[in-house]
Amino acid sequence: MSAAPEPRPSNFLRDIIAEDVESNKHGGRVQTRFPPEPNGYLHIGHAKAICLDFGLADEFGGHTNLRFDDTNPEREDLEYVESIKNDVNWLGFKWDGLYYASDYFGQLYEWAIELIKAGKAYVDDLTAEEVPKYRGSLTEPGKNSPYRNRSVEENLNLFERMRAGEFPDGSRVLRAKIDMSSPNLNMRDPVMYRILHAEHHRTGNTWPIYPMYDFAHGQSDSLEKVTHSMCSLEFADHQPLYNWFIEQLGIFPSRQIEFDRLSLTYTMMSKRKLRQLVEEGRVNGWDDPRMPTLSGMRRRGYTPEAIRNFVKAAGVSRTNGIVELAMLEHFVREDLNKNALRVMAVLRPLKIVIDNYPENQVEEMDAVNNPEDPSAGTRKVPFSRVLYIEQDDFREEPPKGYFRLSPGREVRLRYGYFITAKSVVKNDDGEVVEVHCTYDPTTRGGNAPDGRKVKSTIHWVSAAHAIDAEVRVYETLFSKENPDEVDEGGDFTENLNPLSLEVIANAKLEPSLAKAPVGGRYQFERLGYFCVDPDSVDQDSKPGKRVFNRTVALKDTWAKVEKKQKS
RNA sequence: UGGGCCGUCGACUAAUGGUAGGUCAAGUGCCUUUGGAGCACUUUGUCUAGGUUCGAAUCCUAGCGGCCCAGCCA
Repeated sequence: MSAAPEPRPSNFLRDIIAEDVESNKHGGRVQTRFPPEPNGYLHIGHAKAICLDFGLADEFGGHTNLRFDDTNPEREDLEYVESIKNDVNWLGFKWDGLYYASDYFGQLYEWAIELIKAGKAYVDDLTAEEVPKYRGSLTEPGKNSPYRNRSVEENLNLFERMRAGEFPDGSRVLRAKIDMSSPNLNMRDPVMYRILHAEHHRTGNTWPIYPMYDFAHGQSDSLEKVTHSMCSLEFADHQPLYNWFIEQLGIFPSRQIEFDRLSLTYTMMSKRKLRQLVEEGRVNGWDDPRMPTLSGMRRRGYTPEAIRNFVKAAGVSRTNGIVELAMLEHFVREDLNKNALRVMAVLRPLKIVIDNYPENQVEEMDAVNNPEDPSAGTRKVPFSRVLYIEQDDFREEPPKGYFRLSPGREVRLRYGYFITAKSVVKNDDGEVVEVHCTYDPTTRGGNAPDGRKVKSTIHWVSAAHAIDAEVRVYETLFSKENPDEVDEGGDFTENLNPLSLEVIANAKLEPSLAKAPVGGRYQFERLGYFCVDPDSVDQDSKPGKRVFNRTVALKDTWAKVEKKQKS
């Protein structure tokens, strides 16, 4: 038997790494890192970086560190580092080393002094307002700061006093002496250190000065002997600076490689704006199931496997594309279809009375737990005279192409009997509140001995045995493909979808769900995938009451047909 | 109008000078005790104009279009 054709390395990152391994660069060693700033929760965009950093290293027998880029104490918090660790683990990855940029503050400080001594860095007294003026513009070169040519001794003295905490915030900075006329703004004497009398979540008050990203990231990579430092495209302009510090310091030459961020339709990926949604109460926290955060998706019922498959399928390049949300949902359905247990649940109950079914009889019907997985077995579902079906599954006047229950029409109750609608009971508003049916006792289990067919099978629950549940049905958080697309002077919050959350308070579930664990994922037959929300544990006052989140709806061909008929 | 990066089906992504392929979406049919799933089939693409070459999505030139950069954020 011949082996399957060798799959070609399928993206440019893998090609670069494969080439380096091939040429025995760094002895064939591969070391990567995932470097989040702990200033928010991880989102699906980070999942791409995580899959790349960990996945590629793993493919080449390499290692991956988790490193917190905690150089700005004002926005960072321990809550975020804990959530990040949790999310990386949940996604299915294990880091080799766990580091913090703040671990390197001492070393970074020494390196800054080294650069000062070499005449490559200087203390600048320009104010925060003056610095940008001296920097020039996109089209005009900058000009040197009047403090640029201070002596090494003066710079050393000033920098040591900065470190000692003698100066107020913002009064001075340490800058690299490079080239104020460089076409790359990042090379116009970039700031290396700023004065910040702020308490750091790990180093406390030991440092009144903090290194900037550019003076911390490359060196941190270098200290960890990172061979391939992958980051997103907007850092491409920083690469010359990344290399400059490494070269001036003569340290391990980590290499930065940029790739495109993941963008999704109907999804906001800016951490700043996500934080705004949380702080303004537009959503119920970072883990609101409508959020694109990993914690939100976890709560929504997305699986790590589905997210990984999606990220892999979406691929990586250097273009600025937007992936359709439908693609993510496809991989969520694909995974859940294989693994989620099937159950029957009625979201909007309509009472059905089977007039010719014995009053006090209860039958236990056999139901398949997962048609995709015979090993999942079967379960018993109670059947009785009074049932609930979905309101959508009955129409007094059925439109063309409608196969479900309507007066005189016979349909199959899943795992039950064939029933025929006979009459309806209406309320004062003329709404159908009860449907009276008859059943054919010879069709138990769903087959007619005479071989007659029905066009539709609908789900149901026994009214006497059903348990109550609250079901939260989600739509996209934003009603525009691009949430940032707003009119002049507008704000992205205008694009928030007012229908993104619908709470159904009185859904009816088959009794087996009474013991569904928090986080448990199910397919409600014909409706979609749902999972048990953590809020269910607060239901002590109402034993058996559950809260479910709709993860994603099933593909609905009838809905599509109906929509088309309307238009 | 400085510099950097990038333009392949509706979306994402392969093809590394030699058959433009895959996934999602869309559509058609089959099947079905979920109008689910599955199976089969179909539609649509190399930004434009030149050039090099036996041969160009790929290399060159010019244009056009998009994204990023002027934080003491990352």
